[in-house]
Amino acid sequence: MTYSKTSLFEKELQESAGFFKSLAHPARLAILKYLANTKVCMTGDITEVIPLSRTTVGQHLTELKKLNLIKGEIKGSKVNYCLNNKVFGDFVQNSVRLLEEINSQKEEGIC
Amino acid sequence: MTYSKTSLFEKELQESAGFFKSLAHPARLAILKYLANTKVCMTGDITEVIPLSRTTVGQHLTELKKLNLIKGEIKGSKVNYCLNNKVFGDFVQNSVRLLEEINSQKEEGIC
DNA sequence: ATTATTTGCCGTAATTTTACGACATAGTTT
DNA sequence: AAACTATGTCGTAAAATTACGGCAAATAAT
Repeated sequence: MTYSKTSLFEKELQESAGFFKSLAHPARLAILKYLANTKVCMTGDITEVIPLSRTTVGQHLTELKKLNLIKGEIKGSKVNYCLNNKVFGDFVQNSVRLLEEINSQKEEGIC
Repeated sequence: MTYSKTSLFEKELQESAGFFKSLAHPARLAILKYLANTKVCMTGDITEVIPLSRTTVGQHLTELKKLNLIKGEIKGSKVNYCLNNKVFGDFVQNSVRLLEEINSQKEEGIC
């Protein structure tokens, strides 16, 4: 096939779509929620809270790292993770603006 | 393999993840934006604005219909689509609340 | 030094998503 | 009736996602 025509759309839509994609799995939302509460933790801690294997959790972490939503700091043989508030906040701001823009149409459609 | 462990997570996370998934493609965001502006239009109109084939646009519409984010009304041989403000608004409200909850942690993490 | 812990990397497999063409069908026009 | 328009449905194929297990490497503990 041809594939991935996402690049044909406006940059704003591409970025928001990418952000939403990273939020499109309950495991990743659970990870973000957990990190928001615990401030810092290592991969193992996260694995204990998420009902998935270590490998799969690691994959979801990679997905979140791809957009810099989380930060990781190597500490000996462990890795400490935490939310990247700046990046996450910016994404939230832009994406919520888009959603509110769509949602601002108050009057009901004809159908 | 085993597959789809999304059901192991809290309902709230499942629902928000589902909503984000439906927003995870620029084409679908473009469709929603278009519908918000034009109030009503038929599939053909959308296809002209989206750089994808009619079949693919139809598939994205089906994806949006799955969560009732849009409504379709048959009018002769045409189908008029419009946003389902009620459903869309509820999803936005719940999901934005979740994002704000994660984002509310103002102090920077340790790493 | 040996063992345990923590993580990284690789491979694999099922499932889902993305994308399209081809054909069918139901109205609309002429 | 014939031609056109709008949409639905089916099949297919590539690519991405989801989910694991296995093994290696590096640090920490005994």
